Parts: sequence; structure tokens; C-alpha cells
Amino acid sequence: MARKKIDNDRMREEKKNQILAGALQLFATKGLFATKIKDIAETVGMAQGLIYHYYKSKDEIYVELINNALDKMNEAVLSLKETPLPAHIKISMAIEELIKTIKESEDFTQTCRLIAHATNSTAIPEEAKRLINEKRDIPYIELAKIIAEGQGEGRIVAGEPMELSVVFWTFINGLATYKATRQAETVIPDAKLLIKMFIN
Amino acid sequence: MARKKIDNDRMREEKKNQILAGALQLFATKGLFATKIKDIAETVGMAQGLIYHYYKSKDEIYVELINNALDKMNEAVLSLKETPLPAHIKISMAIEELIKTIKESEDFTQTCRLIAHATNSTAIPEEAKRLINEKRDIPYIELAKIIAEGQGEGRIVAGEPMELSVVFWTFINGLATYKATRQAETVIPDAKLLIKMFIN
DNA sequence: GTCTATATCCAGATAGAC
DNA sequence: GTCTATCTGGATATAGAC
Repeated sequence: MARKKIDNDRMREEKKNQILAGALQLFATKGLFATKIKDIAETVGMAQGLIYHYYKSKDEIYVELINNALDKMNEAVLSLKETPLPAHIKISMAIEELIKTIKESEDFTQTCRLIAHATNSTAIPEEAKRLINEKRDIPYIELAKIIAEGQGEGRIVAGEPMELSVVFWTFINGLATYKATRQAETVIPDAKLLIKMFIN
Repeated sequence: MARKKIDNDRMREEKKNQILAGALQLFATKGLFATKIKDIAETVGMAQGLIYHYYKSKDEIYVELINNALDKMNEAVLSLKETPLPAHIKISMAIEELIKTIKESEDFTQTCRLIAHATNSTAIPEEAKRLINEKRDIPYIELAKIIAEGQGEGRIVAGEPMELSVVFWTFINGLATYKATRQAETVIPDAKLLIKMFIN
């Protein structure tokens, strides 16, 4: 009896994850409004009405995805913060990692694209706006701290840490968008070009 | 009689421009699908049905705006190309100008935002897709030429010109998006931080 | 849990009076 | 040229059978 209930719960989670995966795909490429519940249902391979057995509304799916995406981004920065390495090494490692990930990971560019859609549009659910306002500055702030630390050690170029952090993240965002919206033949710049902008 | 016809044409153009201006505002902030014809009509201050006296459809308005926006971006680059200055000066001037414009011009950030929405979404009219594919690479290509020229003169840093061009434009796009989607308190980096990335 | 059918609403576009 | 009224289609969400 208890066994069965746990299995059911797991099945339900499984299904919900399938819905999320399909919805992420569509929201990332088409945006919230152009994506129809019918599209999501087709992608996942279930009847349109059945989606509502798992989620109350399209907005609810969207908000959950936005929340996951923001958390995913922030986890990366916060784990970088914890890594026991000199600040300037953290920065150059981060640049290399991010450029590599943009080049190779479909999933990462999709996540970036979802966030880009969301931050770029004022027509998103209030709850999504709240989450964005709450979470999107974390990478900027955390990186600025690392930059300041590296400057103290004389290994990172001079300049307002926050301005440098903005340069860093706007470039990464721009590059992820650039990559996400072109089929192939994309020129991804070498990490070294960026690194020398930050490291002395 | 002829006089009157010309006046009418001018009035019509005037009205169409009002519609375009209102629509740009809305498309840039909300995107194509979240913007309703009713919203545009309200913004411009006319009845919903009257829009169709000037444009056949919402898509037609959108496509015209996308076309204008792309042309505006490209004109800037092409005029930079014509300017009789050494390549490395062109680059540093362009960086200063663009950062200044992002900081100050509401209109420019709106244009960037419209293009960002359009390039980021696959759910746009076919004609808009065509225009984007046709026109969006021009800045990348033209700047790469200038960079190559400056490298020949030994005044611009080493590296694949196209990679450097991608660094340049993805950063500018990223910064414009960053600025457009925050109300105030935005930290806009100093142009010098960027310039030294390109100039020897 | 899954489907089909449907209530309801909303938005794009048109028609027609003034 | 401008408005109000309306046609029409499509999309969200619900109801109800299996």
C-alpha cells in the first residue's frame, strides 16, 4: 500500500519532468505567449487536457521553469565562489568553462535563452518577475566580489569591480544568445581574448 | 486638387508613423504575441478597428518595424566604414559612441530590444525571419573587415578578426539588453575597459 | 490517469454607419 | 477617416466518460 503510493508519486514526478522538458524547449525558442498548451502536449505526447492533471496553468509551468533556470545559473557562480583557488584563476577558469559550455551544451544555451526571453519581456507572470528581480543580480554581485579580491592581490586589472562584472556577464549573455539563435557556422571567440581583458 | 491629395498622403504617413511608434514601444517591451492590436490602438489613441485602415495586419506592422530596426543598426556600421579615419580609431570611437548611446538613448535601447525579441524567437512572421537572416550579419562582417585593416597597421590586437568582431557585438548586444531591462541604478562600464581589449 | 468534448473567453480582422 | 458592432477562429481551462 505505502509502496504503491510512493511508486505513484514517482511516476507523477516523472511525468511532470517530461512536461517541463518539453515546455522548456518551446518556451526557450518561442517564448511564453507563442507557446500553446497544445504544443507542449504534442511535444510530450499526451492529450492537451491531460497537462492540467499535472499543472494548474501554463503560467505555473513557466514559473517553475524560470525558477529552475535562475537557480541553475546561480549555483554555478556560488560554487565558483567556494572553490579554493586564487581569484584571478577563478575568473579565467570561469571564462573558459562558460565559453566551452556555450559551444557544447544545448541545455545551457536553452536555459540562457529562456531567461533572456523572460528578462526581455514585461509580459510575464508576476511571480516570474518577482523571481527574476530576486535572483538575477546574484551573479553580478558575486563576481564583483571575486574581482575585488583579485585586484587586492594585484592579479586583476584595475577598474570598478561592478563595471568589470557587468562587462563579463553582458558578454556571456550576449554570446549565449548569439549562439542559441544561429543554426551552425557560429564563430565562438577564443577564451584567451577575454581572459586578457581581466587578468594582469 | 493635387494639393489636397498630397496633404492627405502626408496625413496618412503621419498617422502610420504614430502607429509605428506606439507599436515599437509595445513590441520592444512585450514582444509580438503579448502585444494586442487593442494595446497599440490605445497607445496611439484610436479605435481598434481603425488600425486596419492603415495596416493589413499586426504582422505587417511588426515586419516594417523589424526592417527599420535592422536598417538603422546597419547604417551606423556602414557610415563608420566610410569615415576617413584609421581603423583603430574607428573602433575606439565606435565603442565610446555605442556605450554612450546605450546609456542615453531610450530609442536605441528600444530598437535593440525589438531586435533581441525577434532574433530570440522562432515564432515570428516568415518575412521577418527572412529580413533578419539577410541583414543581421552585416555588422559582424563589416567590423571584422575594419579589425583586419587595423591589424595590418599593427594597431589592433592579434586574433581572428571575426572572433574579435563577435566579442565586440555580443558585448554591445548584451549591454543594451542589460540596460533595457532594468529600471535604474544600472552600472554601465567605462568605455576604456573595452577599448584596451581591442587596441594595442 | 488518460482521453474526448465542450464551455468560455479573447483577439484578429471585417462590415457598415456616420 | 473614424467609430461601433460583429464575425470567426483559436486557445485556456474544465467536465465527464472510460
